[in-house]
Amino acid sequence: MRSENSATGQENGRTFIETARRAQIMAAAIDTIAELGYGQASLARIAKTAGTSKGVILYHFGGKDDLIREVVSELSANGRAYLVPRLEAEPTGTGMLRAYIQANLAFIRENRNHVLAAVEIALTGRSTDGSPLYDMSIREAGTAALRELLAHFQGTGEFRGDFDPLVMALAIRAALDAVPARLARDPGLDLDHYGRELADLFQIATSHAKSVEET
Amino acid sequence: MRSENSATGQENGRTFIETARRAQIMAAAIDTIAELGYGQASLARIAKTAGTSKGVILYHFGGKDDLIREVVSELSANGRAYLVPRLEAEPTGTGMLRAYIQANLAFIRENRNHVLAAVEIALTGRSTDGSPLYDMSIREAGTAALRELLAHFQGTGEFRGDFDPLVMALAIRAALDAVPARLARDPGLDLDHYGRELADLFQIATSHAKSVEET
Amino acid sequence: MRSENSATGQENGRTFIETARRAQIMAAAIDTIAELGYGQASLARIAKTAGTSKGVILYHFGGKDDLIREVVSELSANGRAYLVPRLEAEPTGTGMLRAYIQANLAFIRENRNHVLAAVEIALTGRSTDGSPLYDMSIREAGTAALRELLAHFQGTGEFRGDFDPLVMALAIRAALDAVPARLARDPGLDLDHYGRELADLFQIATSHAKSVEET
Amino acid sequence: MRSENSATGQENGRTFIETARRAQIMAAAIDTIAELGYGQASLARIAKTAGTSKGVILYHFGGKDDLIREVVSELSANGRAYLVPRLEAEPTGTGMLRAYIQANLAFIRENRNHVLAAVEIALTGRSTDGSPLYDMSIREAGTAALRELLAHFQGTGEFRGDFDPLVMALAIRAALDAVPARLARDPGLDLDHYGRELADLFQIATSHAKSVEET
DNA sequence: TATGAATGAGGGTTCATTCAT
DNA sequence: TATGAATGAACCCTCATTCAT
Repeated sequence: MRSENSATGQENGRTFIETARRAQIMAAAIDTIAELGYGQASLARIAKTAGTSKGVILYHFGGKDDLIREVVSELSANGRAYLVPRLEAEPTGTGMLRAYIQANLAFIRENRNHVLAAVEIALTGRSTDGSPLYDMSIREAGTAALRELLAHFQGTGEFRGDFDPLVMALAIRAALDAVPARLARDPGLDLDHYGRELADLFQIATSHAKSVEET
Repeated sequence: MRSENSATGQENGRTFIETARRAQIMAAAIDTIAELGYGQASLARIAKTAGTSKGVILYHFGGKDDLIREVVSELSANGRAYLVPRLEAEPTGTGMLRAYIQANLAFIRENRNHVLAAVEIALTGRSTDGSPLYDMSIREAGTAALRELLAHFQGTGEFRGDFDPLVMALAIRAALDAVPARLARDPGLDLDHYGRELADLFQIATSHAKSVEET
Repeated sequence: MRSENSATGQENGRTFIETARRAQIMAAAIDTIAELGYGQASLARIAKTAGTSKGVILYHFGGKDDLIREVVSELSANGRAYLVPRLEAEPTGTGMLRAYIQANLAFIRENRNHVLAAVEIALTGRSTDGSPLYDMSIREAGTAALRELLAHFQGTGEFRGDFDPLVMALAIRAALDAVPARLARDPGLDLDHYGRELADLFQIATSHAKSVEET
Repeated sequence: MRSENSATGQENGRTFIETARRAQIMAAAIDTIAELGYGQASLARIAKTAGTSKGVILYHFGGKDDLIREVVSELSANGRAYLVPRLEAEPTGTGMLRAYIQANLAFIRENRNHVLAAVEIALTGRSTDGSPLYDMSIREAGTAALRELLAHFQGTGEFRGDFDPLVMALAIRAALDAVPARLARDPGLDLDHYGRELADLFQIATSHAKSVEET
């Protein structure tokens, strides 16, 4: 069975060269935003980082907003692809929770600039009309999924039943979301230690057991 | 004995009218930033919200940066004034921790837009030269102080000794700092419930006792 | 015979205090312009130097332009008052020429800032509509008077008859007018030496005698 | 072998159209400054003269300062290119001096507005930070070079040895520098006559000979 | 596909001036 | 007389975007 687009080898109607250009531009956008912040990341600067001109960017992406949205959605897809299999491999609630926290931190470490850029965008990126550029539903979905997991293991009895799984999910996500900014300020932050401590913290907070060792 | 400045009734060298205008402008800035984000909060927009012109703002404040800094420092002063006595009233670690969390949330509820604006500024406000407008040391100081409190009660034996007080402090602050943004998206958020849950969560995470009731 | 205005002791309808204020403001304007240049000498800066507010200046002078014009015309009056008697004391052309050059330089030395300010104004001061603030006729009159003097001593036969007295006058004035700017850049300039050399130069250029000593 | 940039016909990395636009804008700037003075020559006015918009100017030049500097440096290059060969053609001091004066005046006549603009800039152009836009060393260098020439012919014995060559150079330059302003006020000024008179004046002042005819 | 050129709105800021007190 | 307050125009500049090539 042949590809729909055997000439280009792409299936989304994009040429090789186009795909490459887009990737190159997105990478430039990510690095620029991560380094200078969203506010200073003008098209001109991104173009300079990419080694091209503003025109090229606007040609490949409809406008700045589209480029930004693409950056975000790519990261969110990558993140999900990274996270999901690692969670599905864990049968127990405690294991899942530790995996969730540590996979998140691992992903952050491996995608520093991209995550940093996404955080910048999430926090400050707005369209000209003031509407957020970052689709908050992405984050909401993530939090909701985590809440479901927590609630599930409350149902199985592995987790305490007397905490609100939504609040717990929010607290966990908050602790994780705070990392990129802190990492930006303090590049020497020990993510392993941070992850272990965080995992212990929330394990104790969710489990019946008194201490981590008891589990 | 009368005030030295009975004519104006002010003692900081400001006229009544000046003080009023400054307050009015700062309020407009806070509301504008809270609503549209820092990036969209141009002097023109703030002036429009305040019902004046850019010129007036620049007359009363040296420049945009000054206005922003004033907003931040006022909030930080108010926040400290609110928080400190409520903490000092608590002798036990557990009490202090609950007070810390709930006082923070109460302050957020009572100063919604102001806190929201400050968060926006902290996260995205940069001067023309790229330097942050928000004195990060304010937040660092807050986190450090919380860390000290936690460490103190680890020393007394009331708290578990086997958690890193810095990571714990960061997690607590992260959970609290996430509130304003969430509140903005979901104005119906039940802060009391959130506060109680959060307090329980971190009480369990820090104490020897297994459940909240046991304490 | 009593003064017309015995109450104030002034004859131009100005109060003591008003006269004092005007002098104070003009002094501030002169110093500010001399130090920072006309372009940087805003009303606010002048007011700050004077220790008052912009309003006061505008109250005492109709507007900025009026203040500037006053500064210029005061200097020109002072200059004339300084120069004329020193010229009238000289019977010979050569003596007059030396006196002219050296009196000019002496006046510049004794009124550095004022002269500097006037030069700044003459060169760069323009009204909003682009028209010069400096009444060029003042300078023209000075040059014309010098030309007359030169022509007069051509008539008496003391000076060579074969130079254009206007061009000579222009050259002399140019050499003198260049001094303030140079003085500003190089405060250590030896005005005595400069004056002597200049006097020699133009003495030779105007006289029949070949060298200065021959006269 | 063809030019590397045969497509544009330019070798400095500029397009035809860019070169043309730059020239057009610089011409507009020159005319505007010459007419209204530096202070009134805002980008808007220059753009209006050029028949474009501020944006275009800022697109082709990095900013106003760049434009101004370009105008100055172009003139200074042109001036030197005009002057130097005319001086080198003269073996004698007297010839050189006359050539210097008359070439300067000829250049002024042929580049009226440009010279006028440069003088305006030199006298009043300052950057936002207060630093002069005009590199004074250009003028200093010119004066110093003239001084060297004068001193040289003092050494050969052609010129009187008892004048200070620096003061003489300053006087010559002052007489020349005064021309553009005067020309602006009196467009009918006879530059040939002025040049001849000036040359005579300084020839007499520098030479041993008593009169011009004797040389 | 890609680029250089141009555009126009909006950014913060300075400034002389007006006005009420 | 004097001041603080306010005004509004003008300033230089940045930016995302459009357009012709």
